[in-house]
Amino acid sequence: MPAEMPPRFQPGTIETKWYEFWTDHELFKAVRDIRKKPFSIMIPPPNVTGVLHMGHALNNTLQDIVARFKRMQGFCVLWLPGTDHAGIATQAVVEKKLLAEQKVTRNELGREKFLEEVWKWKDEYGNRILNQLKKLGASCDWSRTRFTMDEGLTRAVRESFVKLWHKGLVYRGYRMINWDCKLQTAISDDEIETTETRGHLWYIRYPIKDQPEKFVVVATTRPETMFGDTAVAVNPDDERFSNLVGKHLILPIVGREIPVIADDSVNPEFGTGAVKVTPGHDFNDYERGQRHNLPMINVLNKDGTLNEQGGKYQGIERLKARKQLVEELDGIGLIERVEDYTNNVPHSDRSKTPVEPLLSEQWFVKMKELAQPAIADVKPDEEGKREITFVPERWEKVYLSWLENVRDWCISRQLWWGHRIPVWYDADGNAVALKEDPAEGALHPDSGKPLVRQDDDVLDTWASSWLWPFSTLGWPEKTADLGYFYPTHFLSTARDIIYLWVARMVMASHEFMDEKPFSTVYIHATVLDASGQRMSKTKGNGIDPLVMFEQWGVDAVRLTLPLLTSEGQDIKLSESKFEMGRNFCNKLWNASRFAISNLDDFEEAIGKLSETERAGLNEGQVVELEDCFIEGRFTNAVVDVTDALERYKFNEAAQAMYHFVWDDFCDWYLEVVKPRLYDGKGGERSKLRAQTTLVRVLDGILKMLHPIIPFVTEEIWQTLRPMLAVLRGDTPELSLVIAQWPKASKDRLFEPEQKRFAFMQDVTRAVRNIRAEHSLDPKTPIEGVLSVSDKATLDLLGEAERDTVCKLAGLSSLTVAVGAKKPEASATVVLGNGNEVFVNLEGLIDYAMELLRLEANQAKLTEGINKLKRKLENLNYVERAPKDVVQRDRDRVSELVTELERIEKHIEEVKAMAKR
RNA sequence: GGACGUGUAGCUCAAUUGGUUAGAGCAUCUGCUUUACACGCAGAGGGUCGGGGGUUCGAGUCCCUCCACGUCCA
Repeated sequence: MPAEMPPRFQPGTIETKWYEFWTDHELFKAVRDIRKKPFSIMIPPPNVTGVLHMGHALNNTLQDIVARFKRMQGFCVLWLPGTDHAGIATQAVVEKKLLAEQKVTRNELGREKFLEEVWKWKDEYGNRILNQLKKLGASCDWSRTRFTMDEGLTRAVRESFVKLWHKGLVYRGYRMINWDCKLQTAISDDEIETTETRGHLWYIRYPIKDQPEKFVVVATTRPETMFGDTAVAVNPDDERFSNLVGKHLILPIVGREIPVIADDSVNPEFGTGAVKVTPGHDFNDYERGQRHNLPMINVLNKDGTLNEQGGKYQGIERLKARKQLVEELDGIGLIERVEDYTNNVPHSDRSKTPVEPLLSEQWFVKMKELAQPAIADVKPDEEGKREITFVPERWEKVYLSWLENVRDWCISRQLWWGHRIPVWYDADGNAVALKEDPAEGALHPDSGKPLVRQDDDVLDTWASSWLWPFSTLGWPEKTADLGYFYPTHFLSTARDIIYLWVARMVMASHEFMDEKPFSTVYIHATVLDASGQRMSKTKGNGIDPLVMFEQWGVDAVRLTLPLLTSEGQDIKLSESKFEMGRNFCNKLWNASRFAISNLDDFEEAIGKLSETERAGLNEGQVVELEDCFIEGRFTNAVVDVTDALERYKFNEAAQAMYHFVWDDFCDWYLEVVKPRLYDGKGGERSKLRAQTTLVRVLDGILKMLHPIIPFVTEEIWQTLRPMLAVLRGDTPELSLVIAQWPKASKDRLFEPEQKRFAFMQDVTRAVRNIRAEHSLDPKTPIEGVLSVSDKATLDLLGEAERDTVCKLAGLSSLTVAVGAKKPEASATVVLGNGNEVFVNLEGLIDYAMELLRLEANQAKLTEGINKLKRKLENLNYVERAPKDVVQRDRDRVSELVTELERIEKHIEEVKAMAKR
């Protein structure tokens, strides 16, 4: 027993040990090799402020599985890591820190000083999440780590902006945008989430001009915007108001005269049927305003307080102003009534505060044109083929529906942290976009006037991350990396950034690279808590992967997640689920511990062989049934796992490995092989063949498991490595990371042997069942009799296999014969095919129990037979169903009937015996 | 309102193109300090596949409808 292998797998220290080993030897480094096929994955760059959460853990485990799998298959794998600068989030973090530590605001510090502080922060904390990915075991090429604000990527952003500018695809406009009052920046349509919010619907009386005692009542959820009202609208078909259209109302408090207009867009069912029109603060009203040439009045300051248009409410925050205004209106009798009202209020994804539609000058990207090739890539052609495939497929619908209804993208942000918009203005405000900062005194190329200032705003972070797949490889330079690794192959990401990121990357790739950025988009499951709710900081229901690593081991976490991830289904996760992964790792550990501890004399024994004999063993020559069985089952497992991983069915792959290792290898093979290892069963040569099979199969298992559980497999494999060297007669690879993925060849399925083994399993299980149901002490020696129907079946079990059955089922002897006689006081299992297992229970038998067993069996069989018989009595079925299906049922029914007859015979015999 | 998804054992989930008696893990029950592992071994119980209708020789699987839940979009 190797002293270094304790009886329980202890994950802790080996994780850092092997990770350092891998990186010290640069095993994750993607070295371009013309003889190899490239396989590239671009990590979805986490926010530089980010901390690893379960979603990251899942997503990056899956990417790592793919990366490690492909690497072992012989691809030149590049998994490129990095972070994005997360404009809003990072700026907010640093502002908060400065305020807390230095009591200074960003404006007090000034732009330049503040940015210095942000860079300082980035240098100090920016690698946190990348280090956490290393803990996870991520096999990224760290030498290629990129950051969206680094020099190269900044150049890429400029290049792309200037190119779009020249094509007229980026433009500046005074438009209605979404304004985040807390962060004081514009945000794009895709950064809004509508939240059902409980509020009120206020019915406000707007007096009719020259008829001060008469009113039009309008209903609104946002009374404070009335300072910007420039009309009241009704539906043209609404007879209640037909005589009012064209007349004027007096806007309360303000006193402004506003017209009553008719517009189709007004829903007569809502409120009173008359709505106030505030073109400066509502997307619908903006359009109404344009149709009717209404003035647009802005009533808000950037910070969400009312401006001078609000009169005495100037400077008061919008929600406070709302309250006070309603009180005032009520005081002068202009509130008719108030209803409770729940509506969808747009909130900023970032600050979670209500977003205000606001008119402002911003930069936009025209999207319609860019969207076309991105649509074409994903839409199936006539043959159903696609350039880019979504896995699971249904997400392509989400992607397409967004692109087909895409709106222009507001890319300017009123922030300091980010790529400053590369546009300069002359004194007249003429703009020009430039790749390089202009020299002092440079002139505007068109106006010829000196450029006096740069645009103050920065770009949306997505305007740099949409270039990620190629900017990280050196674009706009035509680098060798781009030539070799691009387009990339696999992208794994969360569904909520299909629009924000995935679609935009495809657009950008076509625009700037003239091809697609990747061929497969894998949308991973969402990790939910045990009750099915999204994990979130505010709810506090998150499970911290780093704590889980500590508690269960990284491998346990890495295995559990894919075990739970069936295609496209979300994961309901609780901490105890990781037990599954931990238990498996421990099982593997102990199986390996057992195997390795039985290899003490392996080297010596191999040394005595001729070179041919050694080579034969190394190639997997097998004699014993169980060796054939496990080699065959292993081949099956390799086929299944390889196929599953190639189709990105992580759950299938994990399940297949799990069951092969646990059921076939541990529960059966190891148990069967024990006597050969330490009881000398079969002699020296047999022992050596068993050891060889152990080494070969364990080696294969560790390779197959390595992509999912890299640490424990490497730890074991390095212990096994010397034996492997002895067997192979060469120097094995330095590490599993670069070992070769197991090959499955059809001539190593051992199907006849698998069948024989299965028969042996059936006999064993039959005896075990009898033993357990008769509550026999495991030590009580009992005799078994196996009655088989013919010579062929008799030959299925050789002497060695009979011994095995005895050992595994605790039999003192097993007699096998065609039509063997049943001992008088015995318990029976009918196996089918005319084979029966008897266990002689002379003096031990509980007839009542035995009767119960047999009758339960009888009932089951009867039910099955009846079902089948009903089917076969149906002429339509017999005539129309495929012949082989019908034949199978016929065979089955006669089989079951035979079994039933035998059971019934035994029932009679037991009854007779019981009477004696 | 629209789109998509989900509903199978107490719980979490599987089940190829429709075709043997619907399978795992956890939990439960019964044994077991068997010299790899109690994070284990052996054995067992547990399901009218959300309801209804239809297509079919045959439906967990296809179609319609209803119910419940979830996500996204408006």
